[in-house]
Amino acid sequence: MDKDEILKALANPARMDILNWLKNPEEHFPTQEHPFEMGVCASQFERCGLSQSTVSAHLGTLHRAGLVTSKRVGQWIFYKRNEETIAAFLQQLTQDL
Amino acid sequence: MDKDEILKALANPARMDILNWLKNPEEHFPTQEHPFEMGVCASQFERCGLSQSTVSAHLGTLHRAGLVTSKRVGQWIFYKRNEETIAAFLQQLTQDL
DNA sequence: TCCATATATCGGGAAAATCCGATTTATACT
DNA sequence: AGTATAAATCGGATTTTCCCGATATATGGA
Repeated sequence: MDKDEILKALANPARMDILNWLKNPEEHFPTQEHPFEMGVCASQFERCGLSQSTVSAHLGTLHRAGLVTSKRVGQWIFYKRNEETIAAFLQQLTQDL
Repeated sequence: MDKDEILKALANPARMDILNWLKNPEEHFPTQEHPFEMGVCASQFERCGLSQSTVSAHLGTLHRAGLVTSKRVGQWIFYKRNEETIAAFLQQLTQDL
């Protein structure tokens, strides 16, 4: 759990949006045809107006920071919030800051 | 209270250090001759190894984000943590994130 | 094997962040 | 007025971030 890396990951509106959208997949990704238990399909995030490669980079940043988990299912990769890391980060920040 | 601006301000090790040092001025700034009730004199932060202009810019960033307050006393400017904003930010982040 | 789809990576351009030394501004003291 | 100290701002070099289109890689199905 690298606090600095997480702070950098959060210090970007697009990535913060992604994390927030993942709190309510049903609401924010109504076009997804896969069940939401698997998570949200990477391509769904292109709805923010950014290109596929940019979205992929943002998801990579969030994943490297430990804020999301990913799981390949066939040709798709599904993302979920990593609530454990998020909670641990908030706890540490509350203590440190 | 601009959450994004605060996150950007926190996403830098030097600025995070400054905020942390301000929690225990007596311990981290033993060379200060002014009473700590006024806060910590700007020049004290040059102990992090950065130049005067760079330290000034970091303090400006923290101040613009509302994370510290400043008060001019004579030719010096003293800085303190802004606990209200810090607490409000933590609360909002815990709710939003 | 060949093609379609999904994602990652590459290469590069634009913008923002970081840092410094030099200068300017503000205050204090003589 | 003249000097000294503290802090902000300027100008510029370097690094990092952000974004894109193009290409590479991975998987699935015909």
